[in-house]
Amino acid sequence: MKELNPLLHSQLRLAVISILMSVDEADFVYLKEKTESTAGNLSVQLDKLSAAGYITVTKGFVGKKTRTTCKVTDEGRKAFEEYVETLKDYLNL
Amino acid sequence: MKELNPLLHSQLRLAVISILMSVDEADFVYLKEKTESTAGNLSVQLDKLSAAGYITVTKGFVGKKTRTTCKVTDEGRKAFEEYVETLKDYLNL
DNA sequence: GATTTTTAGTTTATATTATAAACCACTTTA
DNA sequence: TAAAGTGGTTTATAATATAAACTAAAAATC
Repeated sequence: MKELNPLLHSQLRLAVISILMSVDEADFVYLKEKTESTAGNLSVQLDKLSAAGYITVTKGFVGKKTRTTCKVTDEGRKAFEEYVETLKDYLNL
Repeated sequence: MKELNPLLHSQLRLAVISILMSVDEADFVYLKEKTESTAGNLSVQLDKLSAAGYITVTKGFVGKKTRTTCKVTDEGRKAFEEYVETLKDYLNL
């Protein structure tokens, strides 16, 4: 049985990547609402995904307000797809 | 996004349940080999699954040697199937 | 037949991880 | 201009996974 990528095998990080796979770009506030996570937890998990090179995190402005935008990278897509394939074995799919 | 049952969202426990779903009965040694886990880790995780009512653990003998046999319960099957359904949303399946 | 090795585990200590609480800077509103 | 809200980050704590150390009995070896 192959190992499940531990970076993706985490509820919140998986939810984030999952959203980013279908939406291509999402900001911090949107991710927070969609995942129903606390800001602190989300911030930490985004850092980890970013450090792994699975997403990019860009800080910008909308008017005077800051806006943190996240995008999944090619590496992130690849990792997610591999994770899904591995998981299928576990789920007997 | 629904919560992923944390008892099942663990690599080793998921592997164990997954095996038990397809094999209906398996002993400690077999599970240990199949999952490539250490005995200690497996023992702890079997306890948790058992405490949750997801598997039954029966100790018996084969000749003079002890044999610990595990079986998934109906509750375990149900929990696994729910977990799979929830996970499908995350995986976009 | 005593001693070492192996088997089949359990218990306990430790490392890792997830999570939330506390905090910070800036903006808007009263 | 003080109070409240927004958009986060940092840090402390709780939970979890994992392996190391241990136990008891059986099998093999001397």
